[in-house]
Amino acid sequence: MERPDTPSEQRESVHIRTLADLAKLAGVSTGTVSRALAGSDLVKTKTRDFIQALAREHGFRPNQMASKLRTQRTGIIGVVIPLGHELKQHISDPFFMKLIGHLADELTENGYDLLLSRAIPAETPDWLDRICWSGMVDGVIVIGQSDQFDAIEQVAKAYPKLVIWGSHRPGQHQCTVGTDNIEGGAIAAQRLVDSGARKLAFFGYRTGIEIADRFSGVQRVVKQAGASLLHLPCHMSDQLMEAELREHLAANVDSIDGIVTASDLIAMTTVRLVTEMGRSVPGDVQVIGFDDLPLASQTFPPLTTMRQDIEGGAKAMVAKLREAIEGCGIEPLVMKPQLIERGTTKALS
Amino acid sequence: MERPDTPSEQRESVHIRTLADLAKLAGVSTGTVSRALAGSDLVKTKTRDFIQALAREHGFRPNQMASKLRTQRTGIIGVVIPLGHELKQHISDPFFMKLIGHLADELTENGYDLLLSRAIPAETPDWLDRICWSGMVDGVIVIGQSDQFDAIEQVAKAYPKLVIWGSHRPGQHQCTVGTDNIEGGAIAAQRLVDSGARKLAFFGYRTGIEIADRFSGVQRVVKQAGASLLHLPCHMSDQLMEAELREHLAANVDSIDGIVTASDLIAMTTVRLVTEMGRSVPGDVQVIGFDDLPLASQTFPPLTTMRQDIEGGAKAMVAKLREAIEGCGIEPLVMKPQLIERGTTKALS
DNA sequence: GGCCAATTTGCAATCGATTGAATATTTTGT
DNA sequence: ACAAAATATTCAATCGATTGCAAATTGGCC
Repeated sequence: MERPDTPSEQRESVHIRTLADLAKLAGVSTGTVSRALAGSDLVKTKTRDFIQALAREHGFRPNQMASKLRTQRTGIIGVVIPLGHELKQHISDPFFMKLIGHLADELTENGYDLLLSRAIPAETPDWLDRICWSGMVDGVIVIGQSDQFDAIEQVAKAYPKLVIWGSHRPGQHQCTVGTDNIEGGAIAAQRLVDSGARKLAFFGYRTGIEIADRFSGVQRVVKQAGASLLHLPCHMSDQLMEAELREHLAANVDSIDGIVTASDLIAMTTVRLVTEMGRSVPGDVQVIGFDDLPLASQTFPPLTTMRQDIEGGAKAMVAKLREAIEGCGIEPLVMKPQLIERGTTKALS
Repeated sequence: MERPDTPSEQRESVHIRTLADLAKLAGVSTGTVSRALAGSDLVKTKTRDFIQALAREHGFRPNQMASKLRTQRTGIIGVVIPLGHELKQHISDPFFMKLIGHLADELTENGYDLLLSRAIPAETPDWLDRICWSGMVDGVIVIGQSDQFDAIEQVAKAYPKLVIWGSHRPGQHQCTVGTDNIEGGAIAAQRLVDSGARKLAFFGYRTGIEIADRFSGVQRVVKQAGASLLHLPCHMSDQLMEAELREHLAANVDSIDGIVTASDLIAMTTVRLVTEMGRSVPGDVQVIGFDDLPLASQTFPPLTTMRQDIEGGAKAMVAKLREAIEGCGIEPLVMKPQLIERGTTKALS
C-alpha cells in the first residue's frame, strides 16, 4: 500500500524464520525476543511493542515444535480410533464422525488441537502406547473399545491421561465415558416385547464389547419374556452391511418380528430392505436402532432408537481429560440411554 | 510371566524415558542407541538387537517432539476447517465429516498423522498462516473456502504445501481440488426445468464461494429457460436449518415447484417439511440435493442429488500434497459433478 | 553526585533426539 | 605380527524456543 512499487515479498529483505533472526534484526537477545512475544512484563513496554511490531511485519511466528519440546506441554490431544474388528472405512461411520466433531469443537474451545489417528491393533499391538508415550500429546482419547478392552486396560495402568469412549466394566482401570449398553439393549428389547414381538433378532457383530453388551441386554430380556432370539452379525460400514443384511433377511425375515440393531445405520438399511421385501415396518417387523443420529429422524418411517448423548459424552470426556492432565484421579461416567419412540415400532397396547 | 511374584511395574526398576537413560543402561552412547533404534546398519547387529530388546523390555519410545524438531520433518498434515460464515456446529456437518474420514484414511496409509483444527477467521485473521508456519506440519489441507478465498490466496503465494477443497477461479494461486460447482448448479437446475419446473428456488447461504457458484449455475439456466428463481438463505447446521426452512417454506411453498439445495442435509429437511405441509414431493415440488452422502439414498423418497466424488477428492488432495511436499509444483483439479436420479424429481417426459 | 533498589536485558543451560566427523575397535592381508 | 582397511562407537554440534540466574541499566532519594 505505502509503496506499491515494492512487492511485499521483497520488503521482507531477509526472511525471519527463527527467534535468533528476529533478535539480530531487533538488536537484542533471543531471550528478550522470546519474552517479548510471550507478552511477559519482564521486558520494557517499549521494547516489547517494538519487537512485536517487527514480528508482525515479518510474519514471524515461533516454531511450535521447539517451543513444545522446551515447555513439555504440547497443547495437543491424541484422538485414536482402534479398528479392531472392522474395516478401514469404519472411520467414516457417522457415529464416530459425530463424536469426533463434538470432540473437536470442545477441545478447540479449550485451547487444544487434535491429533487424529486410526489404529489397526491387529497390525500394531502397541498402537496405544505408541501414541501415549510419543511425547506429542498431553492426553489421549480413545473412541470405541472395539476388541481392545484388555490392551487399553494395560496402558491405562501406567498412563493416567487417558479417557475412553465405551462400556464400563466393574473394577476397570480405564476411565470410560459411555452409555449403559446392557441397559440400552434391554430397554429396546423390552419395548419390542411390550408391543407384541416374540421372535426377536439382533443385528451386528459382537466382537466389540459395546455391541456385545447391547446384545447381552437384549438376551436377558428375551429370556425373561420367553421369546426367541436370533443373532445376525453384520458390519458397520455401509459398503458391506447391505449385502450381509440382504442375505440374512432373505433367509430369516419370516421368523422375525422385532429387531434391535447395533447402530442407526444398520436399522435404516434394515427398514429399507424389509420394506423392499414386501413386509411392513412396523406392521410385520418392528425395528429399534441405536445412537439416535440426526439421520434417524429423517428416514421414512422415522426410526425408533436408543439415544446416546454424544454431545454430552464428548463434553464429559474433555472435562475429565483436563482433570487428568492437571493430575487429578478421574472416575468413569455411565450415561443412561433413552428410548426415542418414532415410527418403526408399534404403539403400545 | 517369568516371575509372577514381581509386578511388571517394579521390574522396570528405573523408568527409561529418554535415549540417554537407555544409553546409560546399555552402556553405550546416545548416538548408538539412536542409530540402533532406527535400525541403522552402522551399528553392529549384536548391539542393535541388544538395544532394541532393551527398549522393548522397558517400553521405551523416543520423544517425537525432539525427533521431529531435529529432523525438520513432522509427518503431520494440518487439516483446517475455516468457519467463516457458519456456526461452530458446522464441523460436525456430515459432508465435512465424510471428507475428513477419507482424508484420515488416506493420510494414515501414507504414514502421516492428522492435526485437526477449526479456525474462526473472524476472530483470528491469521488463522491459516498460524498453522502453515507453526513448524508443526509438513503440509496443510483446508476444507472449504468459506468466505476466505482471498485470505487463502495470500497465504498460498508464500506457502506452497497447501491444498484446498473448494471452487476453482481462473488465475488463482491456491491449488484447489473440488467439484465444478457452477456446472453442478446448472445441471441440477436444467434437470428441474426439463421435468417441467418453472418456479425455481435455491436454498442456502451464498457467503462461501462454493455455494455461490452453485447458485450462479442455477441462475444461468433459470435465465436461459425464462423461469423464475427465489433465493432463500439457510444455514448448514441442523439446529438452525429447520426453523429457517420452515419459515421460508411457509411463506413461499406455493410459489415454488423446483428446489436446488446447497447440501443433502438441507434437501432432506426440505423434503420432510414440504411433505408435512401437505404438498407432495416430487408431485408439487421437486427437490435436488448436493453431495450424495450415504443418507441421500436412505430417505423417503430417496433424494435426487448432485454427486461429488468425495473419496476421489480426498485421495487426490493427499496425492497432490505429497507432490508439493516433495517440491513439485501442483495443479488444481476440477471434478465433474454427476446427477444421481432418485425419487425427488419427476420422470422426464 | 553517589548509592541502593528496581527494572531490563543478556547469558547459557535445557528440552531429547539426530548426525557428521573423529576416534576406537576389529578384521583382513601378507 | 604388523600395517592397512573396514567396521563400530563416541563426541559434540544441532534443531529453535524457553527460563533461571547473573549482569547491566535505570530510577529514586538524600
